[in-house]
Amino acid sequence: MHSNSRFTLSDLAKLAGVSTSTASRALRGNPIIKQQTRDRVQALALEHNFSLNAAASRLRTQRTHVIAVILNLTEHTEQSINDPFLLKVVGDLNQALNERNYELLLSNSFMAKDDWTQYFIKSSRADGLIVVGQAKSDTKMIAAAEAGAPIVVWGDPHASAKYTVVGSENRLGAKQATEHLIKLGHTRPVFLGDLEHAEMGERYEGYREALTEHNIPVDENLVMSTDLTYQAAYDCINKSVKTNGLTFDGIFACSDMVALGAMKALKERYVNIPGDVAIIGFDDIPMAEMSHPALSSIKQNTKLAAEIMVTELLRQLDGEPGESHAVDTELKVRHSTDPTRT
Amino acid sequence: MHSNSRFTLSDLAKLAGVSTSTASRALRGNPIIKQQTRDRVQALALEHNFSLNAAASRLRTQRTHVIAVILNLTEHTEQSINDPFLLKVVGDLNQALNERNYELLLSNSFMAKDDWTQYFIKSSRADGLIVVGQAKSDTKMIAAAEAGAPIVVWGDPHASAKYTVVGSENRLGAKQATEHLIKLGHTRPVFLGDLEHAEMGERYEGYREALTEHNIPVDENLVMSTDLTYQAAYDCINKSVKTNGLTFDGIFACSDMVALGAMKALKERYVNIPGDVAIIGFDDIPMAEMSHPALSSIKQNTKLAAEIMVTELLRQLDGEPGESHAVDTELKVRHSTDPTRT
DNA sequence: AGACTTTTTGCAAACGATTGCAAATAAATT
DNA sequence: AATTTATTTGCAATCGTTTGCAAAAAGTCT
Repeated sequence: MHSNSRFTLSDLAKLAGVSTSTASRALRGNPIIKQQTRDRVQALALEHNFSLNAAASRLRTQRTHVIAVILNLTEHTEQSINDPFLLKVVGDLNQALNERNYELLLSNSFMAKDDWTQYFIKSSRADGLIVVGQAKSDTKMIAAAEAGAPIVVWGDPHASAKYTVVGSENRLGAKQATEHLIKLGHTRPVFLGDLEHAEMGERYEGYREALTEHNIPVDENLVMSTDLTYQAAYDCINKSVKTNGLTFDGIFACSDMVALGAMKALKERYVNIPGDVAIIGFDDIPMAEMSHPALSSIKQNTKLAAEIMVTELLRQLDGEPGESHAVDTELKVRHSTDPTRT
Repeated sequence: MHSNSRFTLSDLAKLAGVSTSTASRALRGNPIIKQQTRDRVQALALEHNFSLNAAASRLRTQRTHVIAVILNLTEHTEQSINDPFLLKVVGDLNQALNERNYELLLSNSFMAKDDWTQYFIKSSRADGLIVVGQAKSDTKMIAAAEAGAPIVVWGDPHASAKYTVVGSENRLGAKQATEHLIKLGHTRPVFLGDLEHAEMGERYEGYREALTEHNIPVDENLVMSTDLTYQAAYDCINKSVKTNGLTFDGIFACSDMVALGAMKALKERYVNIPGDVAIIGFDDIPMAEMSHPALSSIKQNTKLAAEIMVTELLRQLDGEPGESHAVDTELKVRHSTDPTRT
């Protein structure tokens, strides 16, 4: 039977027989307060399941201990909320933030007001911003960074550094993937993705690098552009095979969703995978190992990346300058490229 | 060049030549303020990109306009963060909340302090709770509800009503699925899932109902228990077929992840789907139509459900009593049960 | 015991919005 | 013109913490 009205710090203080100021300091473990008093107050707080009023505390300290995570989605495309990869990142961020005693306010670029700095930071809703997905335009991110908002973006870490970026070694990962195809004897691999997208552009570079290093000329006909969705990729490969026949013997897809779409199109035409065409994706979403054949992929280490993003952000909160980071990727070989695997 | 120090309501008021109280009321569109003044203040606010300090506002009004969404995960199981279904629900909730001008504070049962009411509500972090996943134990939910916290849970809507629950018509959906199998001539369908889980129990009931209504005796050997993960389901079906052979001609799986695991096990043994064994899942995650063969499923209308959950929660915030709701499911027929479909 | 440190506590002023109530202004009525 | 009524605004208290500074208590040293 809890008492109905709120149980405030001053109530707690009264119980402990000290002033609210002492109680406040005691709770925070301020060494200026005698150890004995600290213990007593903290015990009492625990016993009565007391917790500070966050609103009051935030007002007074001008710190919220909240980070806004903004899913940056492109207007019309459906990559969106359904992309398991983006959501995985959110999950990992949640974990990383909680471990540092921060909370996660979830938002997305459709919903959030335009001026992120004003809405989130200046209005004391959050202390900093983490943006997931660089998408195609980064004007809002630049604006936020220029207005002095602590901000970290998931994206291409080698892009211009107007703000702090954390992301995978996209170029190297793509190179790794393409080389994998080449080594298995697939000398005409398709690049399937969206070149306008910053991270995907990097992956394209990696693809080219791998080819040229192995003395394979880049055939522009094998560079296929598609939206980053399952359906778009399916349509793209479907159409290509229908009109031109099988002009390739491998596919490096910019994301697993895209790879799976391509795979479906091929399976419907009874193309043997990996015999006739080997496929490798990017992201290593859980679905990858469930598909049949299981999809090879380049794994992005989102857990590590999330931790780095949080570390970087907190550093900015302490006034230190931000620094971009690239996280290594890992090749996951499965049946879709190598028939000896499951 | 924004001014550095904070731009507060009283600054805005000064600009408009009124008192802060008038400015406050004007911003909120209070009709007690002359229309003309309201317009002027609002225009000025827009022009200077002003927004209220949330912390101060929350402290004063004791309302946060934030809802905490708690992912309720079971200790060891890996259903967890990776389950695309749970994350889809979060996405839909985010949308629904934002439309009503509420924000979403993401949390999960591992991270959140034990006393949800105290931590989220009494401490002014959020106005209400939405819990995703009833899991196996609901003590925390009951505690929160009894402490008077506004709370809505995603789960089995026909379960005991200590708190408001919104969820799918699990029994009917399962019945629909099982009947679908029966009508296609599969008279020995497996029930594959986890009976301890509230929602899954309901689905089991639906499975039984369908069988008995079609005069098919329930064979306990066909009721297989497994954790709700891809891997566990794979192992389960694998083992069953290995030790007992193909004792069934259909599978109703409690979730798509489970169905996909089962499907993989069967494909590896060259069982024809849907010829020898037809498979249908539950949830209709995006992956369902990507699998090969595409997976039939019972679609849960998460978008609608999310809207109902939010509506119910806001109603509770207005002091009205909560009411549980069941949302209809929809049968999605694909190739894994019907060879005439893609 | 008195003077001087050092430790430990409490007073009171913020933080920035909201709101009951009273005051000022304008409009309507006698 | 004086009074009443309706409209529009402002004063000042309040929400619950935190924190600079001063006061009180305890401990040291002549």
